[in-house]
Amino acid sequence: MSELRELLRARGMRLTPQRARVLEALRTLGHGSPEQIAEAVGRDGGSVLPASTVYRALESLSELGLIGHTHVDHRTPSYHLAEHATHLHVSCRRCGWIGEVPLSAADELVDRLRDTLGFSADVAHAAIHGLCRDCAGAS
Amino acid sequence: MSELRELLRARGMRLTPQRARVLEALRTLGHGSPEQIAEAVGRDGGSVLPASTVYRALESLSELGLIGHTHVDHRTPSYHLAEHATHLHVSCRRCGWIGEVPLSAADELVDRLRDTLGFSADVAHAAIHGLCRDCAGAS
DNA sequence: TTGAATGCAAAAAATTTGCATATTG
DNA sequence: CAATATGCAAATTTTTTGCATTCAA
Repeated sequence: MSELRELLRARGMRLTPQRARVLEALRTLGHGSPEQIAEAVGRDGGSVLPASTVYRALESLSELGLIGHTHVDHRTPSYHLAEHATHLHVSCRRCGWIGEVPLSAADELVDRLRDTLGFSADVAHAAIHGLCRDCAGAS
Repeated sequence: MSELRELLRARGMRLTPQRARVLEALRTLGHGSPEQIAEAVGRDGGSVLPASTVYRALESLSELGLIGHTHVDHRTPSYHLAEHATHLHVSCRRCGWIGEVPLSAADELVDRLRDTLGFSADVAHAAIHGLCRDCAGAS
């Protein structure tokens, strides 16, 4: 926890209880939209956090790389702890079905991005769009 | 163009000038947010399209699989013609830098998704988040 | 202490919906 | 003709901002 504090300090930021609660909520939730996170935080026994604080916390924690987010549902972003990311999501653009595959499925892509662009990809929880078996068959 | 009409007909939908203009704008634009698309459509000589019509057109065309969208900027969706998708995007969650790589970089992933889930992935224009060379180095 | 963060309220954006009317097939 | 789509305006929903105040370091 004080490693966390240091990480923040290193950028002139502070470890506030609000940020800690957002992280905690995310740990419990796995992943969720800003709204769901606000709800979860509200259920942790403490007081309710205003939406603006949740948004600001998500933004700063994202900058730090502690959390990430994707757009599985094509609308609102879904946040998750960087460490929690253990698989990637695929979602059907037609029926909304969501599936998962192990991160290893993207190993080659990750390597290629690193080699060619020096880019550290966070495919974990990345949302790949497309058509599921049923919808692809029906079209 | 009448292939397009038939495609729509097959689902009980109609080829309206509004939908055609949205497709045309997208062809010119490459990709853009609903707002940018509305603007582009407005510049095609015809009358301005109300936002609701643009949203509805984007939704129906998406269902048809004629267009797709991603979230390169982490905020608003960016739409593109399905046929226009020739590369995939990576974007740095820290500085916002956006890079591209050929679709082939994701071939293995696409194959695996098809084999394991029967999922037809549209990685084209998919946005992979992470850290660019500079930001990864600085952290 | 003192600058970063919060809380609140208000503002701005972004998206959706209802419904009468116009249009496509 | 009949059913789908549009246009508009209003309502929602989502996200951002200003600012005085609080709090972490």
